[in-house]
Amino acid sequence: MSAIRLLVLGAVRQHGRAHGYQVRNDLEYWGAHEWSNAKPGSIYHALKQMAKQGLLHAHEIAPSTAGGPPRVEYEITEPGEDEFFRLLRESLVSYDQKMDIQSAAIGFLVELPRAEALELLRERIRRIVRWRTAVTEHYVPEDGPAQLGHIGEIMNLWVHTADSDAAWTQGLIDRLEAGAYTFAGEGEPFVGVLAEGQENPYATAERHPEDDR
Amino acid sequence: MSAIRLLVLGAVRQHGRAHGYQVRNDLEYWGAHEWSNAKPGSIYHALKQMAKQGLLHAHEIAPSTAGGPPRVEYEITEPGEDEFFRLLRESLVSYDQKMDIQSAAIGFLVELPRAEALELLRERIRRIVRWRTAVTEHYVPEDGPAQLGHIGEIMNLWVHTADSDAAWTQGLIDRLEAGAYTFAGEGEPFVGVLAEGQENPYATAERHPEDDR
DNA sequence: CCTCGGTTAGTCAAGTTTGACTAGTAGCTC
DNA sequence: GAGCTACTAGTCAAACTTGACTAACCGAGG
Repeated sequence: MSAIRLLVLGAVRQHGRAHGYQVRNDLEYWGAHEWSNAKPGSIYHALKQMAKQGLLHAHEIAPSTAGGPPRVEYEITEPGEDEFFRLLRESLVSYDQKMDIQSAAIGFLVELPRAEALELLRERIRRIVRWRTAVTEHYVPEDGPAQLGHIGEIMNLWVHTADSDAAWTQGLIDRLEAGAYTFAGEGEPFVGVLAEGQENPYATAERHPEDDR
Repeated sequence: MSAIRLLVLGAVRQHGRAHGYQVRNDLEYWGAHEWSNAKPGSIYHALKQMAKQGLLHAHEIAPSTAGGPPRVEYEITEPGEDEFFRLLRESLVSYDQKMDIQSAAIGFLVELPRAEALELLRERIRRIVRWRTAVTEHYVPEDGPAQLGHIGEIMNLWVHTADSDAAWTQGLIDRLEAGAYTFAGEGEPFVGVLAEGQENPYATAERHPEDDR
Protein backbone atom coordinates (compact mmCIF):
# COMPACT_ATOMS: atom_id res chain seq x y z
CA MET A 1 0.00 0.00 0.00
CA SER A 2 1.22 3.48 -0.78
CA ALA A 3 0.26 6.67 0.97
CA ILE A 4 -1.41 8.27 -2.02
CA ARG A 5 -4.91 6.86 -1.54
CA LEU A 6 -5.11 7.91 2.08
CA LEU A 7 -3.79 11.36 1.25
CA VAL A 8 -6.13 11.96 -1.66
CA LEU A 9 -9.20 10.54 0.07
CA GLY A 10 -8.48 12.59 3.17
CA ALA A 11 -7.89 15.78 1.23
CA VAL A 12 -11.12 15.47 -0.74
CA ARG A 13 -12.96 14.62 2.46
CA GLN A 14 -11.73 17.73 4.27
CA HIS A 15 -12.84 19.95 1.40
CA GLY A 16 -16.20 18.33 1.00
CA ARG A 17 -15.79 18.84 -2.72
CA ALA A 18 -12.51 19.31 -4.47
CA HIS A 19 -10.92 19.18 -7.88
CA GLY A 20 -7.55 17.66 -8.66
CA TYR A 21 -5.58 20.84 -8.54
CA GLN A 22 -6.96 21.67 -5.12
CA VAL A 23 -5.92 18.29 -3.76
CA ARG A 24 -2.52 18.75 -5.31
CA ASN A 25 -2.16 22.12 -3.63
CA ASP A 26 -3.28 20.88 -0.24
CA LEU A 27 -0.79 18.07 -0.29
CA GLU A 28 1.89 20.50 -1.25
CA TYR A 29 0.87 22.70 1.66
CA TRP A 30 1.37 19.69 3.90
CA GLY A 31 4.81 19.17 2.43
CA ALA A 32 3.61 15.79 1.16
CA HIS A 33 5.56 16.17 -2.06
CA GLU A 34 8.68 16.06 0.11
CA TRP A 35 7.93 12.83 1.91
CA SER A 36 5.53 10.90 -0.31
CA ASN A 37 4.84 10.08 -3.93
CA ALA A 38 2.22 12.80 -4.21
CA LYS A 39 3.19 13.84 -7.73
CA PRO A 40 0.49 15.34 -9.98
CA GLY A 41 0.27 12.23 -12.14
CA SER A 42 -0.23 10.02 -9.13
CA ILE A 43 -2.87 12.30 -7.69
CA TYR A 44 -4.95 12.51 -10.85
CA HIS A 45 -4.56 8.80 -11.35
CA ALA A 46 -5.71 8.07 -7.81
CA LEU A 47 -8.72 10.36 -8.19
CA LYS A 48 -9.86 8.63 -11.37
CA GLN A 49 -9.17 5.19 -9.99
CA MET A 50 -11.07 5.78 -6.79
CA ALA A 51 -13.94 7.38 -8.70
CA LYS A 52 -14.13 4.23 -10.81
CA GLN A 53 -14.21 2.15 -7.64
CA GLY A 54 -17.02 4.20 -6.18
CA LEU A 55 -15.00 5.72 -3.34
CA LEU A 56 -15.37 9.15 -4.87
CA HIS A 57 -18.14 10.68 -6.93
CA ALA A 58 -17.03 12.74 -9.92
CA HIS A 59 -19.04 15.81 -10.91
CA GLU A 60 -18.45 17.05 -14.43
CA ILE A 61 -18.01 20.77 -14.05
CA ALA A 62 -17.93 23.73 -16.41
CA PRO A 63 -14.78 25.75 -17.18
CA SER A 64 -12.67 26.72 -14.19
CA THR A 65 -13.23 29.99 -12.41
CA ALA A 66 -9.57 30.94 -12.61
CA GLY A 67 -8.06 30.00 -15.91
CA GLY A 68 -7.04 26.62 -17.13
CA PRO A 69 -9.06 23.81 -18.63
CA PRO A 70 -12.44 22.73 -17.27
CA ARG A 71 -12.11 20.72 -14.14
CA VAL A 72 -13.73 17.78 -12.48
CA GLU A 73 -14.87 18.05 -8.89
CA TYR A 74 -14.88 15.06 -6.60
CA GLU A 75 -16.84 14.31 -3.50
CA ILE A 76 -16.32 11.45 -1.08
CA THR A 77 -18.99 8.73 -1.05
CA GLU A 78 -20.08 6.55 1.83
CA PRO A 79 -17.89 3.62 0.80
CA GLY A 80 -15.10 6.18 0.41
CA GLU A 81 -15.69 7.35 3.95
CA ASP A 82 -15.38 3.77 5.22
CA GLU A 83 -12.26 3.18 3.18
CA PHE A 84 -10.73 6.38 4.52
CA PHE A 85 -11.11 5.28 8.13
CA ARG A 86 -10.01 1.76 7.33
CA LEU A 87 -6.82 3.05 5.72
CA LEU A 88 -6.25 5.54 8.52
CA ARG A 89 -6.55 2.94 11.28
CA GLU A 90 -4.44 0.45 9.42
CA SER A 91 -1.72 3.01 8.69
CA LEU A 92 -1.60 4.08 12.32
CA VAL A 93 -1.01 0.67 13.79
CA SER A 94 1.20 -0.87 11.10
CA TYR A 95 4.94 -0.74 11.37
CA ASP A 96 6.71 -1.11 8.09
CA GLN A 97 9.27 1.66 8.05
CA LYS A 98 7.46 3.45 5.25
CA MET A 99 7.58 6.96 6.59
CA ASP A 100 5.20 8.28 3.96
CA ILE A 101 2.27 6.21 5.14
CA GLN A 102 2.95 6.98 8.74
CA SER A 103 3.19 10.70 7.99
CA ALA A 104 -0.07 10.66 6.07
CA ALA A 105 -1.77 8.91 8.95
CA ILE A 106 -0.50 11.48 11.46
CA GLY A 107 -1.92 14.18 9.25
CA PHE A 108 -5.41 12.72 9.61
CA LEU A 109 -5.04 11.53 13.19
CA VAL A 110 -7.39 14.19 14.54
CA GLU A 111 -10.26 12.86 12.41
CA LEU A 112 -10.60 10.11 15.02
CA PRO A 113 -11.84 10.50 18.59
CA ARG A 114 -8.90 11.12 20.93
CA ALA A 115 -9.42 7.86 22.83
CA GLU A 116 -9.29 5.77 19.68
CA ALA A 117 -6.24 7.61 18.38
CA LEU A 118 -4.44 6.89 21.63
CA GLU A 119 -5.46 3.24 21.58
CA LEU A 120 -4.21 2.85 17.99
CA LEU A 121 -0.90 4.50 18.80
CA ARG A 122 -0.43 2.20 21.80
CA GLU A 123 -1.18 -0.78 19.57
CA ARG A 124 1.45 0.58 17.19
CA ILE A 125 4.07 0.47 19.90
CA ARG A 126 3.06 -3.05 20.88
CA ARG A 127 3.50 -4.14 17.27
CA ILE A 128 6.88 -2.51 16.98
CA VAL A 129 8.01 -4.34 20.10
CA ARG A 130 6.68 -7.65 18.75
CA TRP A 131 8.38 -7.05 15.42
CA ARG A 132 11.64 -6.25 17.14
CA THR A 133 11.53 -9.41 19.22
CA ALA A 134 10.69 -11.61 16.27
CA VAL A 135 13.41 -10.09 14.09
CA THR A 136 16.15 -10.32 16.68
CA GLU A 137 15.15 -13.89 17.49
CA HIS A 138 14.77 -15.17 13.95
CA TYR A 139 17.33 -13.33 11.95
CA VAL A 140 20.36 -14.17 14.02
CA PRO A 141 22.26 -17.38 13.23
CA GLU A 142 22.73 -19.89 16.05
CA ASP A 143 26.43 -19.06 16.38
CA GLY A 144 25.84 -15.41 17.11
CA PRO A 145 25.34 -12.24 15.08
CA ALA A 146 29.04 -12.11 14.16
CA GLN A 147 28.30 -14.81 11.57
CA LEU A 148 26.38 -12.26 9.55
CA GLY A 149 29.42 -10.09 9.03
CA HIS A 150 28.64 -6.58 7.88
CA ILE A 151 25.21 -7.78 6.74
CA GLY A 152 24.31 -7.74 10.41
CA GLU A 153 24.56 -3.95 10.24
CA ILE A 154 21.42 -3.91 8.15
CA MET A 155 19.51 -5.66 10.92
CA ASN A 156 21.11 -3.31 13.38
CA LEU A 157 19.79 -0.40 11.34
CA TRP A 158 16.26 -1.82 11.31
CA VAL A 159 16.24 -2.35 15.02
CA HIS A 160 17.67 1.09 15.72
CA THR A 161 15.03 2.66 13.51
CA ALA A 162 12.26 0.66 15.18
CA ASP A 163 13.38 1.79 18.61
CA SER A 164 13.55 5.39 17.51
CA ASP A 165 10.07 5.10 16.02
CA ALA A 166 8.62 3.59 19.17
CA ALA A 167 10.18 6.38 21.21
CA TRP A 168 8.69 9.04 18.97
CA THR A 169 5.28 7.40 19.10
CA GLN A 170 5.43 7.35 22.90
CA GLY A 171 6.27 11.04 22.86
CA LEU A 172 3.22 11.73 20.73
CA ILE A 173 1.04 9.66 23.07
CA ASP A 174 2.30 11.74 25.99
CA ARG A 175 1.46 14.99 24.22
CA LEU A 176 -1.99 13.74 23.31
CA GLU A 177 -2.68 12.57 26.85
CA ALA A 178 -1.71 16.04 28.01
CA GLY A 179 -4.50 17.39 25.82
CA ALA A 180 -2.67 18.55 22.72
CA TYR A 181 -4.60 19.32 19.51
CA THR A 182 -8.31 19.20 18.77
CA PHE A 183 -9.83 15.83 17.89
CA ALA A 184 -13.10 14.73 16.34
CA GLY A 185 -16.00 15.85 18.46
CA GLU A 186 -13.92 18.31 20.46
CA GLY A 187 -15.12 21.50 18.83
CA GLU A 188 -13.63 23.66 16.13
CA PRO A 189 -11.21 21.41 14.24
CA PHE A 190 -7.89 22.50 12.85
CA VAL A 191 -8.13 22.20 9.12
CA GLY A 192 -4.96 21.81 7.10
CA VAL A 193 -6.38 22.97 3.84
CA LEU A 194 -5.91 26.15 1.91
CA ALA A 195 -8.89 28.42 1.53
CA GLU A 196 -9.80 29.26 -2.05
CA GLY A 197 -7.41 31.97 -3.13
CA GLN A 198 -5.12 31.75 -0.12
CA GLU A 199 -1.52 31.67 -1.18
CA ASN A 200 0.55 28.60 -0.39
CA PRO A 201 3.60 29.47 1.68
CA TYR A 202 5.19 26.10 0.88
CA ALA A 203 4.56 25.97 -2.85
CA THR A 204 6.98 23.99 -4.98
CA ALA A 205 7.95 27.13 -6.84
CA GLU A 206 10.02 28.23 -3.86
CA ARG A 207 12.88 25.79 -4.16
CA HIS A 208 14.51 24.76 -0.92
CA PRO A 209 18.17 23.83 -0.73
CA GLU A 210 17.24 20.48 0.84
CA ASP A 211 15.60 19.44 -2.38
CA ASP A 212 18.85 18.33 -3.95
CA ARG A 213 19.33 15.47 -1.53
CA MET B 1 15.49 5.61 -7.55
CA SER B 2 14.57 2.32 -6.00
CA ALA B 3 16.89 -0.16 -4.33
CA ILE B 4 16.29 -2.94 -6.83
CA ARG B 5 18.97 -1.99 -9.37
CA LEU B 6 21.68 -1.71 -6.77
CA LEU B 7 20.63 -4.98 -5.17
CA VAL B 8 20.47 -6.92 -8.42
CA LEU B 9 23.66 -5.47 -9.86
CA GLY B 10 25.51 -6.16 -6.63
CA ALA B 11 24.21 -9.70 -6.33
CA VAL B 12 25.21 -10.60 -9.89
CA ARG B 13 28.56 -8.97 -9.35
CA GLN B 14 29.32 -11.01 -6.23
CA HIS B 15 28.48 -14.23 -8.04
CA GLY B 16 30.43 -13.42 -11.14
CA ARG B 17 27.70 -15.13 -13.09
CA ALA B 18 24.19 -15.68 -11.88
CA HIS B 19 20.72 -16.54 -13.07
CA GLY B 20 17.53 -14.89 -11.86
CA TYR B 21 16.62 -17.48 -9.31
CA GLN B 22 20.05 -17.23 -7.73
CA VAL B 23 19.76 -13.48 -7.37
CA ARG B 24 16.31 -13.93 -5.93
CA ASN B 25 17.63 -16.39 -3.37
CA ASP B 26 20.56 -14.21 -2.37
CA LEU B 27 18.33 -11.26 -1.77
CA GLU B 28 16.07 -13.44 0.31
CA TYR B 29 19.09 -14.58 2.29
CA TRP B 30 19.80 -10.94 2.99
CA GLY B 31 16.25 -10.47 4.17
CA ALA B 32 15.81 -7.98 1.31
CA HIS B 33 12.27 -9.18 0.65
CA GLU B 34 11.43 -7.82 4.10
CA TRP B 35 12.74 -4.32 3.62
CA SER B 36 12.75 -3.68 -0.12
CA ASN B 37 10.73 -4.28 -3.26
CA ALA B 38 12.81 -7.31 -4.21
CA LYS B 39 9.89 -9.37 -5.48
CA PRO B 40 10.50 -11.96 -8.21
CA GLY B 41 8.81 -9.88 -10.88
CA SER B 42 10.91 -6.85 -10.03
CA ILE B 43 14.10 -8.88 -10.04
CA TYR B 44 13.51 -10.50 -13.42
CA HIS B 45 12.41 -7.18 -14.84
CA ALA B 46 15.51 -5.45 -13.54
CA LEU B 47 17.75 -8.16 -15.00
CA LYS B 48 16.19 -7.84 -18.44
CA GLN B 49 16.15 -4.08 -18.33
CA MET B 50 19.77 -3.78 -17.29
CA ALA B 51 20.78 -6.38 -19.88
CA LYS B 52 19.06 -4.22 -22.51
CA GLN B 53 20.97 -1.20 -21.22
CA GLY B 54 24.28 -3.00 -21.44
CA LEU B 55 24.92 -3.11 -17.68
CA LEU B 56 24.63 -6.89 -17.70
CA HIS B 57 25.48 -9.45 -20.33
CA ALA B 58 22.94 -12.26 -20.81
CA HIS B 59 24.15 -15.76 -21.68
CA GLU B 60 21.51 -18.04 -23.14
CA ILE B 61 21.90 -21.28 -21.22
CA ALA B 62 20.60 -24.83 -21.63
CA PRO B 63 18.02 -26.46 -19.29
CA SER B 64 18.65 -25.98 -15.60
CA THR B 65 20.65 -28.48 -13.59
CA ALA B 66 18.02 -28.81 -10.92
CA GLY B 67 14.55 -28.88 -12.35
CA GLY B 68 12.53 -26.02 -13.72
CA PRO B 69 12.65 -24.26 -17.06
CA PRO B 70 15.90 -23.34 -18.82
CA ARG B 71 17.54 -20.33 -17.35
CA VAL B 72 19.48 -17.31 -18.44
CA GLU B 73 22.76 -16.46 -16.77
CA TYR B 74 23.92 -12.90 -16.37
CA GLU B 75 27.33 -11.39 -15.94
CA ILE B 76 28.16 -7.81 -15.05
CA THR B 77 29.77 -5.70 -17.78
CA GLU B 78 32.19 -2.84 -17.42
CA PRO B 79 29.51 -0.15 -17.69
CA GLY B 80 27.58 -2.24 -15.16
CA GLU B 81 30.54 -2.15 -12.82
CA ASP B 82 30.68 1.65 -13.09
CA GLU B 83 26.97 1.95 -12.54
CA PHE B 84 27.19 -0.28 -9.47
CA PHE B 85 29.75 1.96 -7.79
CA ARG B 86 27.92 5.09 -8.84
CA LEU B 87 24.70 3.81 -7.29
CA LEU B 88 26.50 2.60 -4.19
CA ARG B 89 28.22 5.92 -3.54
CA GLU B 90 25.08 7.89 -4.22
CA SER B 91 22.98 5.68 -1.95
CA LEU B 92 25.45 5.99 0.86
CA VAL B 93 25.52 9.75 1.00
CA SER B 94 21.90 10.54 0.19
CA TYR B 95 19.38 11.09 2.91
CA ASP B 96 15.81 10.54 1.83
CA GLN B 97 14.34 8.35 4.54
CA LYS B 98 14.02 5.43 2.16
CA MET B 99 15.35 2.67 4.35
CA ASP B 100 15.51 0.18 1.50
CA ILE B 101 18.13 2.08 -0.44
CA GLN B 102 20.17 2.74 2.65
CA SER B 103 20.01 -0.92 3.66
CA ALA B 104 21.07 -2.06 0.22
CA ALA B 105 24.01 0.32 0.32
CA ILE B 106 25.13 -0.96 3.72
CA GLY B 107 25.06 -4.47 2.30
CA PHE B 108 27.63 -3.52 -0.34
CA LEU B 109 29.59 -1.09 1.79
CA VAL B 110 32.59 -3.40 2.06
CA GLU B 111 33.05 -3.37 -1.73
CA LEU B 112 34.67 0.05 -1.25
CA PRO B 113 38.02 0.78 0.39
CA ARG B 114 37.56 1.48 4.09
CA ALA B 115 38.74 5.09 3.82
CA GLU B 116 36.25 5.91 1.10
CA ALA B 117 33.41 4.21 2.97
CA LEU B 118 34.18 6.31 6.03
CA GLU B 119 34.35 9.49 4.00
CA LEU B 120 30.99 8.77 2.37
CA LEU B 121 29.37 8.04 5.72
CA ARG B 122 30.72 11.28 7.14
CA GLU B 123 29.34 13.13 4.12
CA ARG B 124 26.01 11.42 4.83
CA ILE B 125 25.91 12.89 8.32
CA ARG B 126 26.79 16.33 7.00
CA ARG B 127 23.88 16.11 4.56
CA ILE B 128 21.46 15.00 7.23
CA VAL B 129 22.45 17.98 9.36
CA ARG B 130 22.06 20.33 6.40
CA TRP B 131 18.67 18.84 5.59
CA ARG B 132 17.52 19.20 9.19
CA THR B 133 18.56 22.83 9.33
CA ALA B 134 16.86 23.68 6.06
CA VAL B 135 13.64 21.92 7.03
CA THR B 136 13.35 23.45 10.46
CA GLU B 137 14.11 26.89 9.05
CA HIS B 138 11.80 26.76 6.06
CA TYR B 139 8.83 24.74 7.17
CA VAL B 140 7.95 26.68 10.28
CA PRO B 141 5.57 29.64 9.93
CA GLU B 142 6.74 33.03 11.20
CA ASP B 143 4.39 32.89 14.18
CA GLY B 144 5.85 29.68 15.57
CA PRO B 145 5.33 25.98 15.01
CA ALA B 146 2.05 26.04 16.95
CA GLN B 147 0.45 27.52 13.80
CA LEU B 148 0.84 24.18 12.09
CA GLY B 149 -1.39 22.39 14.58
CA HIS B 150 -1.07 18.63 14.52
CA ILE B 151 0.45 18.85 11.05
CA GLY B 152 3.59 20.00 12.83
CA GLU B 153 3.85 16.48 14.25
CA ILE B 154 4.75 15.26 10.79
CA MET B 155 7.72 17.57 10.67
CA ASN B 156 8.57 16.53 14.19
CA LEU B 157 8.59 12.93 13.01
CA TRP B 158 10.92 13.71 10.11
CA VAL B 159 13.34 15.53 12.33
CA HIS B 160 13.28 12.82 14.97
CA THR B 161 13.96 10.19 12.31
CA ALA B 162 16.78 12.23 10.82
CA ASP B 163 18.44 12.57 14.20
CA SER B 164 18.12 8.87 14.88
CA ASP B 165 19.60 8.10 11.48
CA ALA B 166 22.54 10.41 12.02
CA ALA B 167 23.19 8.80 15.38
CA TRP B 168 23.15 5.31 13.88
CA THR B 169 25.49 6.38 11.09
CA GLN B 170 27.90 7.82 13.63
CA GLY B 171 27.83 4.51 15.50
CA LEU B 172 28.71 2.67 12.32
CA ILE B 173 31.56 5.08 11.64
CA ASP B 174 32.90 4.39 15.12
CA ARG B 175 32.79 0.64 14.58
CA LEU B 176 34.51 0.95 11.21
CA GLU B 177 37.21 3.18 12.65
CA ALA B 178 37.78 0.53 15.30
CA GLY B 179 38.54 -1.91 12.48
CA ALA B 180 35.28 -3.81 12.11
CA TYR B 181 34.65 -5.94 9.00
CA THR B 182 36.82 -6.65 5.99
CA PHE B 183 36.87 -4.06 3.20
CA ALA B 184 38.03 -4.10 -0.40
CA GLY B 185 41.74 -4.83 -0.56
CA GLU B 186 41.91 -6.05 3.03
CA GLY B 187 42.14 -9.77 2.31
CA GLU B 188 39.53 -12.51 2.31
CA PRO B 189 36.19 -10.75 1.90
CA PHE B 190 32.98 -11.75 3.64
CA VAL B 191 30.59 -12.85 0.92
CA GLY B 192 26.91 -12.71 1.59
CA VAL B 193 25.88 -15.18 -1.06
CA LEU B 194 24.68 -18.73 -0.83
CA ALA B 195 26.91 -21.42 -2.27
CA GLU B 196 25.26 -23.59 -4.90
CA GLY B 197 23.17 -26.12 -3.02
CA GLN B 198 23.51 -24.49 0.38
CA GLU B 199 20.16 -24.22 2.10
CA ASN B 200 18.76 -20.84 2.88
CA PRO B 201 18.06 -20.43 6.58
CA TYR B 202 15.91 -17.35 5.93
CA ALA B 203 13.83 -18.65 3.03
CA THR B 204 10.37 -17.17 2.54
CA ALA B 205 8.79 -20.55 3.08
CA GLU B 206 9.47 -20.26 6.77
CA ARG B 207 6.86 -17.71 7.70
CA HIS B 208 7.73 -15.46 10.58
CA PRO B 209 5.10 -14.01 12.87
CA GLU B 210 6.39 -10.52 12.15
CA ASP B 211 5.30 -10.82 8.56
CA ASP B 212 1.74 -9.85 9.33
CA ARG B 213 2.65 -6.33 10.23
C1' DC C 1 -5.11 44.98 -29.67
C1' DC C 2 -1.81 41.57 -29.65
C1' DT C 3 1.48 38.69 -27.91
C1' DC C 4 4.17 36.80 -24.15
C1' DG C 5 5.02 34.90 -19.84
C1' DG C 6 2.88 32.92 -15.81
C1' DT C 7 -0.63 30.24 -13.67
C1' DT C 8 -4.21 26.78 -13.68
C1' DA C 9 -5.49 22.22 -14.52
C1' DG C 10 -4.66 18.65 -16.33
C1' DT C 11 -3.00 14.37 -20.06
C1' DC C 12 0.11 10.91 -21.72
C1' DA C 13 3.54 7.43 -22.78
C1' DA C 14 7.22 5.03 -20.86
C1' DG C 15 8.83 2.66 -17.18
C1' DT C 16 8.17 -0.02 -12.77
C1' DT C 17 5.94 -2.95 -9.42
C1' DT C 18 2.88 -6.45 -8.09
C1' DG C 19 0.40 -10.78 -7.35
C1' DA C 20 -1.18 -14.49 -9.62
C1' DC C 21 -0.15 -17.86 -12.75
C1' DT C 22 2.71 -21.50 -15.61
C1' DA C 23 5.51 -25.21 -16.50
C1' DG C 24 9.24 -28.59 -15.88
C1' DT C 25 11.39 -32.02 -12.91
C1' DA C 26 12.18 -35.00 -8.86
C1' DG C 27 11.04 -37.67 -5.13
C1' DC C 28 7.71 -40.15 -2.43
C1' DT C 29 4.04 -43.20 -1.62
C1' DC C 30 0.66 -46.53 -2.14
C1' DG D 1 4.10 -46.87 -12.15
C1' DA D 2 0.30 -43.21 -11.29
C1' DG D 3 -0.65 -39.63 -8.87
C1' DC D 4 0.73 -36.13 -5.56
C1' DT D 5 3.46 -32.71 -3.73
C1' DA D 6 7.26 -29.68 -3.51
C1' DC D 7 10.62 -27.08 -5.55
C1' DT D 8 12.85 -24.61 -9.45
C1' DA D 9 12.65 -20.94 -12.61
C1' DG D 10 10.28 -17.93 -14.62
C1' DT D 11 6.15 -15.15 -17.35
C1' DC D 12 2.33 -12.01 -17.62
C1' DA D 13 -1.38 -8.63 -17.30
C1' DA D 14 -2.95 -5.13 -14.46
C1' DA D 15 -2.02 -1.49 -11.72
C1' DC D 16 0.82 2.30 -10.32
C1' DT D 17 4.40 5.99 -10.78
C1' DT D 18 6.98 9.33 -13.13
C1' DG D 19 8.55 13.27 -15.86
C1' DA D 20 7.58 15.66 -19.71
C1' DC D 21 4.22 17.72 -22.26
C1' DT D 22 -0.37 20.40 -23.39
C1' DA D 23 -4.05 23.59 -23.41
C1' DA D 24 -6.82 27.38 -21.60
C1' DC D 25 -6.95 31.68 -19.74
C1' DC D 26 -5.27 36.15 -17.51
C1' DG D 27 -2.82 40.38 -17.13
C1' DA D 28 0.95 43.51 -18.43
C1' DG D 29 3.72 45.90 -21.73
C1' DG D 30 4.40 47.69 -25.97
